[in-house]
Amino acid sequence: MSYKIKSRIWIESENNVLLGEGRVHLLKAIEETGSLSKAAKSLNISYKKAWQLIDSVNKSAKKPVTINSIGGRGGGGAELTEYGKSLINAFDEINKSCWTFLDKQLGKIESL
Amino acid sequence: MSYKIKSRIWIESENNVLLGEGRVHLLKAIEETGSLSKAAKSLNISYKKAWQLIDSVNKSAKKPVTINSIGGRGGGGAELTEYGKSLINAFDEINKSCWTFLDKQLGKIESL
DNA sequence: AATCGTTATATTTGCAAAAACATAACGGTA
DNA sequence: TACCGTTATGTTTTTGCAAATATAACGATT
Repeated sequence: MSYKIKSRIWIESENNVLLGEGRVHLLKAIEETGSLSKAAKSLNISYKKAWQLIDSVNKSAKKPVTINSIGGRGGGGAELTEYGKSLINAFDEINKSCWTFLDKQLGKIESL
Repeated sequence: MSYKIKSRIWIESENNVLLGEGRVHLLKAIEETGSLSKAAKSLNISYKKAWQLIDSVNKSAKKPVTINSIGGRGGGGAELTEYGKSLINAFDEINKSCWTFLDKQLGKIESL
């Protein structure tokens, strides 16, 4: 019976999307699993989609966000760089503070 | 060469979208033209899509946002209620303040 | 050199959302 | 009552995106 203000934020670089909620989820799953294919499985998305997202992230970021390795013991894997870790931390922090900011604005609509 | 934080906000009511940027554009065009069909033309969207949006807005809002009339001199028309006008004003105000809020957060990412 | 699980990439298939098209209903006015 | 531009709604077609499928390349380990 009451209104809610919802929001989505994302970071762009040169008009390309760098980071949004979906990409942050995927990066966190990579951090936990150590591989892109396992991360994709854990999020129920196809490996291809996951790869495209990570490829886009690394192409639009100033510095690498993940390090992907092919072959070798275990077939390879993917891991976050320090830059990648601090990027998702900053994103989460800003996103959360945006929610609380918007919550405070709700009264301006409820009172109409 | 630098990042940007972008955002979209919208208002929901009972898990239905009430107002977003697209719907606000449409409502403003109705206010200017006095009819839904003219508003749709001015935004280059089909009349059907415009009608569906306005129908959804009025169904999820607590009070009517537009008054639509069929037939008569000129065939009919659509106009905003006072509630509708104040709703889009509040939305615009909150949206703008959200942008300036996020602008202030950008340093947390640029400095990484 | 054979194996293995992974990254990387191309091609095809399916589906749902959007667009396009069509038509009915309405109610002042002349 | 015939007309007109609008609201309202159903049906068909198109199209863009997601999913599914297939396959190559890689490199440490045995």
